[in-house]
Parts: sequence; structure tokens; C-alpha cells
Amino acid sequence: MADKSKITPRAENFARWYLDVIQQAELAESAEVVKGCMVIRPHGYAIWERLQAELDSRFKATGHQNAYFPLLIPMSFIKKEAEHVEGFAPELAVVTIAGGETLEEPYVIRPTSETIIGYFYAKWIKSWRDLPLLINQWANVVRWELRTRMFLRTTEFLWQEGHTAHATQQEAEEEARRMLDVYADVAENIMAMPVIRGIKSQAERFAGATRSFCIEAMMQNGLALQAGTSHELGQNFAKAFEIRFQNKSGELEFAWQTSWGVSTRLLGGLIMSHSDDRGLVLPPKLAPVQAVIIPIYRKDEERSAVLEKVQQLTSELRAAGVAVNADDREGYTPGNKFFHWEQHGVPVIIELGPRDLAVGNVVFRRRDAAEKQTVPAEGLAAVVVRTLDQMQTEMLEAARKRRSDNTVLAGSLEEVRAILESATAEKGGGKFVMAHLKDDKACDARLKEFKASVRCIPLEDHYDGPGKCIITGETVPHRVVIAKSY
RNA sequence: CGGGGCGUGGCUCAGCCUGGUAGAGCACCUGGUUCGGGACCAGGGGGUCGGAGGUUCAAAUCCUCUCGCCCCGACCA
Repeated sequence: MADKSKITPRAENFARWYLDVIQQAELAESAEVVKGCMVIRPHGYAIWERLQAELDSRFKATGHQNAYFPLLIPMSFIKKEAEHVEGFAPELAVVTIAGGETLEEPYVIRPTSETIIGYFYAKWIKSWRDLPLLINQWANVVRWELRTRMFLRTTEFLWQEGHTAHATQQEAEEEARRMLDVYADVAENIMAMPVIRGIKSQAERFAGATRSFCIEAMMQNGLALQAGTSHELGQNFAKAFEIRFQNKSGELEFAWQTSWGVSTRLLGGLIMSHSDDRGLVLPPKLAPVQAVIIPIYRKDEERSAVLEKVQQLTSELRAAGVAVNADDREGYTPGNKFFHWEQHGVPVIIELGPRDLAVGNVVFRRRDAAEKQTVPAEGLAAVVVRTLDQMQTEMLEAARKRRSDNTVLAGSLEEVRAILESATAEKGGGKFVMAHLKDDKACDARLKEFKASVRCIPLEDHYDGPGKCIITGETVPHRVVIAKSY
């Protein structure tokens, strides 16, 4: 049989591989008739729902409540915070006509909700007793980006945005850090995607924030992906929207705020962290279907005996807490089914045919392993549970190793340039370059010359402490992450 | 917004240059044989060729206008 692979190998063209994986796994497709937008298909949405569940339970456990604010925001709101307008104005979609009439004041479709939420927080917050106010919103937002990429940057995307208000700057900082830790926990322990927690440089900070924290992940092509952000907003929006409370001494104070978010971009990160040339690879804790059993038979009597055993094993696995699916579809050969589930990223594929039935075995294949193995049908559930567990751990380890293999030190701007200049999303070759660099917009600008940027100033220094900035020569506390990014 | 590409069955595309009965592969439906890594054979359904206008006896094909999408760059979760 000729090569029927529908997935471009990573080494040939990483960007095309990424799109092929999405298509073959039926995660999403272009919305075609709506520029820059995408349709998230059931399998992709099921993974998003798993992510939502993991995140949402952690938000609740840290005291947050969900709420919902309008999609449309009065234009004037966006303009109230100077940096915020400047940051978002170019990418706003605006509603100017509604009900057949030109609106007196246009609405913008929310690119993020700090402003509309700020308006209501001003009404809700009067006293120190009203604080902290801890709210999260699951929503869609629209940003009119010039260049879109499936999951990574679409015109409309799904996300959650947390918006909190606190009585003190310190509480707000603790909140921003706490949620960053929640994001890192989900990224690493659920998505098996290692991240660096850090602070955004001045140049990369969120429009309107005093400080932005982030988690940065490395994709298989070495490019960086900002996987989540958590911002200290200081009193910027509080001042713009007059969010004031009376403190215990009876004085009026502006509230201290945070906002934090992760989006469907995480699915892009997930794909580019683990998947291979055969298709999607999902970490077991995130896989909507963790195991599939494929029955194999020819004659009718084989069929009934095999299917009976498959049903029994399915029940046992389910009882052990495994999300299992028996693929008893008629009219597809087993080979066809193997490919199907492999491309869809199912962590464990089990096959059972007359030969296995005769000796009480099943054939078993871990998605990220090269070889099949044969195991006894008796006690299969325990083996699957253990395997899923191991796979989760090993996927994170593998991703960590790849990141560390592709992280290098640099001592001069020319060295950074030489390492990163030729890296692209298509051809790969990206690295995390650790270098000493002053947190100054002028320094960031020099990296732009070769399309790299400061991804973050890590919160923890795993290198060699202070050193001289590769541009200004001034001493800075520790190395920053420089990379090309999505 | 600059540069490039493309709109033809569900999908990927050929046909266009040189106008003359709308095609292929995949997918789909039916029947049979198959079934341990993308099965095979036979039969079958499905397209106002992105849209409008023009030239012509005749337009998927030539001309004009128009709409949309994709890719590359500048901007960005």
C-alpha cells in the first residue's frame, strides 16, 4: 500500500503539520465564510470542556464565582483607560448600526471585559466589607487580528477572564500570583505542558496593567507560546471607573484589581507540545476518550464471542474510572479504526480478536509508544489505569527534556541573533535563549530586529544570578527568556 | 494595508493558454467478497464551474466589474 498519510511530517513543514493534525483529529476547521474565525468541532470542544472543568474547579476552590457580562461595550468605556485604548483600538470590531438605526454611541464587541466589569464593580463596591470581589467569566471575545492561526490566534476566541478587586496592593499581587500558579498547575499536571512562570517585560505588558505575569511554554519547533496571563492592574481601572471603597478608618480608597485569562489557544499549545507525525497525542488526564477497544472478527460466531468480551472489558474499564469507548462500528476494517483513533489522540488503543480470545489476552498499544504489547485480559483495567498514569507523567517529562535540550545561554546580542535569526514556525529551529537583559523598551526593540522578543523574566532563576545586560551593560538580577513566539 | 495564490460534486484538484456533450481521486449509497495497521470488485447518486455584466452560433474557458477565502509580511491572547 502506498503512503496514504494525510499528515505532513513535522520536519518537512511544522506549520502545515499543525494544520493537518487539527484536520485529521477533527478538532476544528476554518469558518470559511467568516474571516479569521474557526468552527470548533465536537472532539476539539470536548477537550476544551475538559480544560474548562479542570480550571473551573480550581477557580471555585480559590474562592471565585462565575458571572456573565454583556458582549457589547459602549465605545466610551474603552477610552477611559489611556493605555487600554491605545492597546486595543486597532483591533476592535464596532457595532454602529442596530435595529436599522445608526447608534448614538457605537458598541464595541468585547476584546476583553475590564471596562464593562469596572463599571459594575464601581456600583457593587462601597465598603472594605465588599472586598475582595472575586469573579470569573467564561466568554467569547473578538479581536480583529491581521494574521490568524487556528486556535493560536483567531478573530473570535473562547476564554475565561477573572476580574478581582482588593483592598490592598499586596492582596492584589497575591491574587495575581495565586492564579498564575493555578494556570501553571493545569498546564503541567493536566496538559503535561511545562511552563515557565515569569513577569512580562515593560514592552510586553498588558495594556492598562501595572504588571503582567505569564506562563510561557515551548512548542516542538522551539517557538514560545504565551499560554496564560495574570495581571496586576493597580488602581488604573479603579481610577478610570471610580471603583472606590471606604476603608476601616472611613476614608475613600481606590480598589486594587487583577485580571487573568487563558483561552482556546491552550489547545494549540497542547497540539504542538505532544503530537507526532501520526497525529494528535493527548495526555490521559485531558483526553475525553482515554481508551478505545477495537473488536476484530470475520465470521458471525467470532463476532458475537468477541463483542461479548469487548462489552465485558468495557464495563470493567468503566468501573475502574477509565473513559473507554468500544468501537463496534460495522463496515470499517480494524486497520481503519486504528488510524482513526490514533489520529484522534486516544492514549490507549486495545484490540481484541479471536486469537486473543482463545488465549485470554488483548493487544495493547500506548499512543506514544512504538510497539504493541500483549497483556492478559484478566486484570486489564488495572493495567490501563497504571498505563494512563505513567503516560501522563512521561509526557510531561518528555516535554521538559525537549525544552531543556532547546534552551541555551547567550552572552551577547549577536549571539542571541545568531541563534534565533533563522528560526521560523514552518522550519522550526527555535530556542529559549537565556540572557541578561535590562527591562527596558529600547532593549526589547533591539530583539525585534530579528523578530524575537523577551518572553518573560522568570520568577525563579535557574541559572547564574546577576550579570551585565547584553545591550546596555548594566547589571540585572538574572537572565530572561528570549525567543521567537506565536 | 502591501506581496502572492485560489474560487469547478462533501473534500483535494484537473480542464482554461488554443471556446464546442463538465471530469478524476477520495468520501458517500447498494450488493457481494473481506476484516490482526487506511480492503477489493461491480453498480449508483451528487456540480446553475463564487457572483453580475459583456463578446460569440456557442463561455468553466475570452473581456470588464465584483464578492470571498487562503498563504507570506507589518500588529497581537
